Amino acid sequence: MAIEAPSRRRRIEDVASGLFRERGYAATSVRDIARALDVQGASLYAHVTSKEDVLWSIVDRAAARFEAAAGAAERATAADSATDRIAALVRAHVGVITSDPGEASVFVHEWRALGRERRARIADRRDAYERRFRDAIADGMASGEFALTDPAIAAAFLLTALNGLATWFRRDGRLTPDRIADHFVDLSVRTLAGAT
Amino acid sequence: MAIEAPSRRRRIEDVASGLFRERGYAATSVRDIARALDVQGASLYAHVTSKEDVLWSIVDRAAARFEAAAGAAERATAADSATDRIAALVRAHVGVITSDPGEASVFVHEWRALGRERRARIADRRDAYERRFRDAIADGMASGEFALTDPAIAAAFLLTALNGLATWFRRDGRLTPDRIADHFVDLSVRTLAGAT
DNA sequence: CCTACCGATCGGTAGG
DNA sequence: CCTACCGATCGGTAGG
Repeated sequence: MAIEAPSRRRRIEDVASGLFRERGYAATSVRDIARALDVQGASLYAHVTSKEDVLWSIVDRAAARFEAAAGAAERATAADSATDRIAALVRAHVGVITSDPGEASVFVHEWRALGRERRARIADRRDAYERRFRDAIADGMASGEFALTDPAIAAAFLLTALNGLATWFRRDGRLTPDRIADHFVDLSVRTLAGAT
Repeated sequence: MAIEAPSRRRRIEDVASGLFRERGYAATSVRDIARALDVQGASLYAHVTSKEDVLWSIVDRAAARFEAAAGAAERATAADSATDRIAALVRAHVGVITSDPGEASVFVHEWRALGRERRARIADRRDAYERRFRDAIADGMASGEFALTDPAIAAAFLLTALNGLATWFRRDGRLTPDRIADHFVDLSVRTLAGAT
């Protein structure tokens, strides 16, 4: 079975997320995106209704992928081990980033360019996502698995550390996505673990 | 002795770094900066030669502050404790961010908007700065203070975690800069520490 | 998917 | 620090 060709709309979004990652949304013009696809700027408007609409599609899909991966990670983990739960959440997060670093980077950095309403919706979803980490950290503190700390600070510390990967990851880099995930899981678990 | 009034040029840079932090460099117009200072857009050009020149001043000063703080932290720390050295580097880094989160945020996120030459110079300085962390991590691994890991990965992980503070820190937030520094030092040292 | 075009806004200059 | 203005570029539309 052949791999289905991505739709024109999807190819526009893929090219756009690469450019948005490199230069930022505001510094990327519609004509920059068109040039990368070898068409005229105005031609894109046969497929998209606005530049912000392209940004929204990328951000919304990235958010959905992070949510789905985290949900699956939590369902696959025993409820009684906060360490396992954090490890699974970290591995899922790293997987989403390395499978499409452009999309992930745009989600992390460019969602502020969205209009009021969409920005507010994404802020809520980001908060709900971060809550998974806060809750796992609080549970681990309660069970004695983790050192005592401020769960909100620790979750923000951890998540920004993970998100940094969206900036520096290169497919042709020194380490494979799996090896990077192993390192990130180790570092994350140690960040929280109590003295043994 | 009265506090010296900041120069007009400096006030422009301070307002600009706040706006660049909130919206990004590309999404902030010269007229946005002027409006925040209650003058006409063209009036700014009596004090600055270009928009990029303002960005450069902010980024260059931030870089110098990070470098000075890290240098002082290393000089004040015994050479034989990698743990103490990392703790001092982290505390210095957090101090630079909380003392001027706008400037720090622009340094972290907006340096890509600089022209080729300046961007390359900043990339070098960022690398030299990150090397302080890599070296301290490698020393701690060699002495047995730190768990075995990849120093480049661990340094990137740690520095992006620290830099996240530039995005979410608010002067009127729940925790004082000192308390945040305490948490960040604890989290950072645990991230690296070997099992006791 | 193209050519031709729109009004708005951009960074920046001239001249006072 | 202001008014007046510049050419270039922006996101987007009309009509084919």
